[in-house]
Amino acid sequence: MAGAVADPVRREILLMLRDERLTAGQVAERFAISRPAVSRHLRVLREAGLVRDTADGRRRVYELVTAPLEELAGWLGRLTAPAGWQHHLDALETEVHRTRRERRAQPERSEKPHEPGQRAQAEQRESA
Amino acid sequence: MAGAVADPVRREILLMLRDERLTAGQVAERFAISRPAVSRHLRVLREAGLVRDTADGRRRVYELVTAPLEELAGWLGRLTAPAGWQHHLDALETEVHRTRRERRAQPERSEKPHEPGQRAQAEQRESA
DNA sequence: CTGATGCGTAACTTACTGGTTACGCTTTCG
DNA sequence: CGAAAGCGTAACCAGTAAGTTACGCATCAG
Repeated sequence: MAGAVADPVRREILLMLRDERLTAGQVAERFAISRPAVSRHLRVLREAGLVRDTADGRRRVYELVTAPLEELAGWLGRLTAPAGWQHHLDALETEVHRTRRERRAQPERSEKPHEPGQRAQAEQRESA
Repeated sequence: MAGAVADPVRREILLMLRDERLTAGQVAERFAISRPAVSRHLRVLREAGLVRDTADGRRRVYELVTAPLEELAGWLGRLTAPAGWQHHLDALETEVHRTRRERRAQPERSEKPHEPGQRAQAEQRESA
């Protein structure tokens, strides 16, 4: 999802769609890039669930779907509203130094694992 | 900025940094990918202004900077809190049909231009 | 029916991004 | 001082994503 929002063209499209339902052609008119390119941007947004399209005769009308953005908003909220703030500014300072000594003795990591699991090159790219 | 947040690894890093200051090495330990790769992710985040690093002897401590995320939050807010909502669901419906007839007569577009300016392949990619 | 219009897809090119290994620099430790 | 630790950068490779042109299909108008 976040990937869909990363592209400036797509952000612009979403903004345009914020208060107007538009056909594919109307969207394309507003950009310098070719219509097929826009068409694909729309497809990405559609697959990300950020827009919904409705066939209307020989044209296709797109409209914004705000719901999925809540998820992003949630993530953002978790970040901007930190758990403890003053906390580590001094507390962790010492932990860093302590760790530094420990490491030499035991190559294992004694920190909080923060559940990283196994993440590698496969699984990285996110489509939606 | 939004581009920096698009990568899942970077999102994870930001999350980790949410309540701990961490050294580059500590961050790298939590991922399966190589340290240089993480180092570059950190650089991207740094250039995006999302983290700040402090040299501490031979190690480098990273900390989160929440401020720039407000901007993204703002954009998100504009999207999730539409101007008129019920409005166009019926009002614009007719406009679309009206436009459709007009187009034949005058190839110009009579819609709101939404200030698209000139956007093309140069300028697309956003680094920060 | 025939031509024009509106969209989407296919095929292809190009550029960037992310990963890896190799290396260099600075700081710490014995 | 010399070895190792901690980071970052350089060089390189692979995959992806965005753009373009060409084309196909459906719908609407004459």
